[in-house]
Amino acid sequence: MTAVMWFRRDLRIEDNPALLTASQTGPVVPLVILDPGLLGARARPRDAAFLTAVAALDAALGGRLVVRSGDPAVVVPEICAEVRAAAVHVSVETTPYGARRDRRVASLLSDRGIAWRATGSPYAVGPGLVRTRGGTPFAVFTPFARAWREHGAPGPAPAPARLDVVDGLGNDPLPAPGPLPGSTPVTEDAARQAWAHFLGDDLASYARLRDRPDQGGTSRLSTALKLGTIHPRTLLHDLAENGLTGSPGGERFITELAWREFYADVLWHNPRSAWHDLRPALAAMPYADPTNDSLAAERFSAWQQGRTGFPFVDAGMRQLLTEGWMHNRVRMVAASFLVKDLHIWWPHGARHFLDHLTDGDVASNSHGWQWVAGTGTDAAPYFRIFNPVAQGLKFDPEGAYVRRYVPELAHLPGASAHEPGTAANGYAGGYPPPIVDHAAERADALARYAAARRPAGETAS
DNA sequence: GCCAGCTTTAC
DNA sequence: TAAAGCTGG
Repeated sequence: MTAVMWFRRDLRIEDNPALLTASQTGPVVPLVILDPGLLGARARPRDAAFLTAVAALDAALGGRLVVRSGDPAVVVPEICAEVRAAAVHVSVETTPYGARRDRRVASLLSDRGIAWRATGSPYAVGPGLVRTRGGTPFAVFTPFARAWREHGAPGPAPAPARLDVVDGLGNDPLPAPGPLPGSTPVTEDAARQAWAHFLGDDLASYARLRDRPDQGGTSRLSTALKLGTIHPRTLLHDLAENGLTGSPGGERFITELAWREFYADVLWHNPRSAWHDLRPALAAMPYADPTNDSLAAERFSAWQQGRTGFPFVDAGMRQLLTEGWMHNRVRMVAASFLVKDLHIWWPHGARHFLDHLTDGDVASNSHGWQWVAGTGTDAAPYFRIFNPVAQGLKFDPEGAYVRRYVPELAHLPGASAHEPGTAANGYAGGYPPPIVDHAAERADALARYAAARRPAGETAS
């Protein structure tokens, strides 16, 4: 019997349980759908990365990948009728849009007597599987991570013994991917190579250097993990296989994977948290609204363009625009600046990140933002506010990261690139002065939080 | 219901 | 060193 293998966030051949299962039932029709609901109207780096990964998958399948454009609820039943498929195989999708789409498609297939077979997920442990003793979802990372590790992950799926790919089906044109900025590995081959290189090289110093945006010691696998050109199960397996599980770098890397799994789990249990506060504690927070207030709009635009006058923030925002990627430390600082210094609600920033990151992933992105904003899972006191200059001095001590992305500061030596205001010629390159006073905005942020916490109707004392 | 402890800090 | 909140055992 012919089976359709519908690839979504698992654009790989190796360690792909859904593909393996499909291959064991007979001939396989590999399918990718260009869903207008997911591909942006504008050319986004994320879409370019997706199309690049699709083209590579097609090549790996000998040019026999079937690519169709349209609403999956139309396309999937159509192709099933065309090839007389008995089943559609997928990896489980747990994001709000994906889960809703899959329920709809599975139900349409069921009406036609076609089986829906979901095997595996984009995670080492499927969202929803790790629970507290009481059966409730975890709300704090550390206990989740402990339970997640105790749960354990299955080993990698073996390669299909025989993959009989159906030939000669019609294709919709695969759009040429837009230019892919930066050097993030995207395809299955590139991801495997980057991972092998990371294992043998930067992992050893990862625990020490992962927070240093000037050093580039991270794995750069976020985009490949997002697209499923590599699977976290493969990574965990390789770490163990190479005796690196207990090493400082290995442990730290596993923790980072656990964060990805944690946020997927949180989103699975709280689909609304993709674009709304997870916890209502700050529902009364008075934000500046860039859609409705010209000063907020101006500041939001300066933040987006990397022209806030805070070098570390601006370097990150420009790295985002030029490379479609930003170092994680700088994501936190730039996010904190938008929320705590400009008092703008986190979804505005999350949307901008998602529009420009090649690794843009709703679960990690939105919950990372909520962690910063104090509306998310982490109950740690929300009065922690990043100092954008101190963060720069600490994590880019030589100023190299700032000079790389902010040419107007390239003439400032060493750490002075972080403080153009203290150098006689600091603004000679045309760099803008700070758009706000951090100390004043910090105090304002604390006042706004205090106001949000006061019961309605009560006035300030 | 008690209480230890909380990725990423601040001054 | 503090700690304006909350989770998990």
